[in-house]
Amino acid sequence: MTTEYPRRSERSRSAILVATQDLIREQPYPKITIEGIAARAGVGKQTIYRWWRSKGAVVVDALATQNSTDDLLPLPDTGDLATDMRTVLRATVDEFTSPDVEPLFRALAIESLQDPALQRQVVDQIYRPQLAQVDVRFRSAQKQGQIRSDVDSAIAFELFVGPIFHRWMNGTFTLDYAHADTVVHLAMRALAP
Amino acid sequence: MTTEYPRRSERSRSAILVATQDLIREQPYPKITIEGIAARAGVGKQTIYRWWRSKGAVVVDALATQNSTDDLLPLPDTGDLATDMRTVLRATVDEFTSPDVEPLFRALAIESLQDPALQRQVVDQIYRPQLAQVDVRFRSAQKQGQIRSDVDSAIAFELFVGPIFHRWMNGTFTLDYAHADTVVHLAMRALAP
Amino acid sequence: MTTEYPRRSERSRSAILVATQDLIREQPYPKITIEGIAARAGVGKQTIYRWWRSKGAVVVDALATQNSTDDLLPLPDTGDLATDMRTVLRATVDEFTSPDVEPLFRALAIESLQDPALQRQVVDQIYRPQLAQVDVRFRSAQKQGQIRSDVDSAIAFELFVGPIFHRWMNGTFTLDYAHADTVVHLAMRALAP
Amino acid sequence: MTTEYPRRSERSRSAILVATQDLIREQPYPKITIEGIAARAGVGKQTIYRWWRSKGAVVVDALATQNSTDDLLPLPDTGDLATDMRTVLRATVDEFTSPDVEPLFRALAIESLQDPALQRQVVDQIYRPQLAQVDVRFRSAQKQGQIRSDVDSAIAFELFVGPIFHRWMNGTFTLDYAHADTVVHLAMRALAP
DNA sequence: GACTAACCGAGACGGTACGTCCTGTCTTGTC
DNA sequence: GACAAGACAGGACGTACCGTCTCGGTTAGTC
Repeated sequence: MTTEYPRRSERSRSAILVATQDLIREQPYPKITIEGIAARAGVGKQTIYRWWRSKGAVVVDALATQNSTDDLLPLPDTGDLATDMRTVLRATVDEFTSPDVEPLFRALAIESLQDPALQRQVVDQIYRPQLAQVDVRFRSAQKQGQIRSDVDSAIAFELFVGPIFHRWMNGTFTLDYAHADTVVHLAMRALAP
Repeated sequence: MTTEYPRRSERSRSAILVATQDLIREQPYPKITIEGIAARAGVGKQTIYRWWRSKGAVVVDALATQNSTDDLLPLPDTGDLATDMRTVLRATVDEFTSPDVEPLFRALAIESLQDPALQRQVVDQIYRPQLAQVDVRFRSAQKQGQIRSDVDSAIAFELFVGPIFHRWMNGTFTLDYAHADTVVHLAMRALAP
Repeated sequence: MTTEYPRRSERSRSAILVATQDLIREQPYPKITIEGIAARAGVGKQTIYRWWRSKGAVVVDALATQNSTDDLLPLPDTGDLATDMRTVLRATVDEFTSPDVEPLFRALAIESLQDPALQRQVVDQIYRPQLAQVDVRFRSAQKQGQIRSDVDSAIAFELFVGPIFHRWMNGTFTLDYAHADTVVHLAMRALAP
Repeated sequence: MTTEYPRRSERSRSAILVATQDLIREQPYPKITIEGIAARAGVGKQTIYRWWRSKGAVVVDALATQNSTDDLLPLPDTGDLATDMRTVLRATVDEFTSPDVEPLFRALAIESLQDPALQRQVVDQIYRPQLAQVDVRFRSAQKQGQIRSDVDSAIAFELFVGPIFHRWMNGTFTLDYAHADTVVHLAMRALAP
């Protein structure tokens, strides 16, 4: 029965995260400031600095909060990996397309490119858990002979996600379900036994 | 054949680009400032603002300049696409690993994530020309029956580059030749006729 | 009896005023900058802009501060107006001659010539109080029949101060006690009953 | 038959002076810049720097030019000094009141307070000639027994001009003919034999 | 009548200071 | 002791001018 943050105001904490999410959605990222977040949240600046190391840390928390509520990637298991990956990549396309979520991802990318510590945090808190789930699903598919057994889960996952991610980050071409399906189709061929 | 910048000082222009490249290599990107670049280049701030819209625009130019001198991606054609793509992806790994080039890519990514106009510029000036070359190589491979004909060059290219790019940007796993070879191997399977 | 500036740092305030006085004495006025004052005072620029509207406003405050400490013009009353005015004008000559005070007056003149609001402030905070004292002394002299009663105090005072001031501002001729005495002598003749 | 400025463009010279006068009248003095003058005169900056040492020097020239056309102070001689000085001081009040001339005087004062060399120039080119004329008039009045003979012309002149000048520069009270007449009346009493 | 030097407009250049904005720390008084 | 509020030292921003420096294009006076 530990009280981790004895007297931390939950009211302030969530106000800050909500304000951050809202601001990131409303305006270009370079315009977002700690002062702006504090003002929007009706909070003193010090309250932010007391609990987070930097603006990036707040952004990570803001995204983590949102994703935990949305229960990120339940990773379906219909028995057919292609079908499941189609579902997953389509959801990813939805996120990269949504005006609600995409700006948060963008903010996260910007911050983690600038701060190695933050990047590690993002990988540990967001990417690894996701990969762990995927790993489970891939092993089950391997057992069923749907994909080869000599390919690492991480690489296999990147084969699906990499092309989508590249397209999003560079804004080279449109992201839609058709594209997601094509990528799944090709990746499945690559992994075919 | 008009003089595009009637009286622009070439001396200043190149001093600014070199200073930018040097600074990006020497210190974390968030510490780089226009004032710092101006001071390092021995140039007035106004001279930067006169010819570039933002720090990001200078960074794009700095990278473009370096790449044009290095003559980016000669795209080999040995007759075997797998061999050629292995060469290309290994070179890409080299760049993402080099302390000389990687920081520039990182800076470019940060800036283009923050400024849509800049992103478009990066795509047009850096990505598209590269893709055009790749397209030619892929078509020739298609004619020789090395890969399927019903896959778009852009998607095919992303299949190779996407996984590498994802790994670099998120810093999830190490980037080396072995990994590049694996990706090529898998992508070639995906594209096999 | 409220606290007018709730949390203003007295340390910064006086450091700024002292730095301003020092700088004005040390170098020609056009070389004095807000940045220079801030640096000398060990203060952020914003702290100056927070409490003063312009460099001129700081200068006015700097002079006012100095004069209030020096207790400007005690205005003697020996019973003989000529004697007293001689004392006053000699003191004025001292100020216009002193390397410590003259530069401040000069700075003040420059600023108030450029900014009507500042000029009003100078008149209200510096000139009027001085004139009020003089007015009292003149009335007492009038009761004693030393000067005419039909001359306004303001005009009478200008008769003494004007010639000195004109000579100082235009740098036409030397300022010394002999000159001050001559002016007093003539002005007293002008005001004789 | 010397050509003082062999190839100087009279067109540019007068355009610069006119532009300076116009700008000084149209806007607060601190807003006036060399670049602004050059642009208004349709002239290159270098043309200004070629012929004048500073903005102040241009201002002096601009005023001198205007005053020479207006034929500054013809100094009347009706035989009665009081009458003549009344005329002169009323004209001075007119100048200190005129929206056409006052701003130039103000500009001149600002500049000469900041630059000793300029101040000397103003005294030599503008004040001394004026004083010379006054000296002649005073001597003639002395001969006629209208004023004392033991008072220096310079001091006598300051007795008239000082109070007016002080009032103008400090903006303490209104300047009008009545005031000018009062000053003349008092100064004449001071100088009476 | 062609030559040639200085002057001209234009404006880029290396700088300096401006006044604003934000950072991360600190201080004050409230709950 | 956490909190809202906000002053503080510091530092970068993007802008405005400074005074110097080319750049071509007149424009006089000379040969």
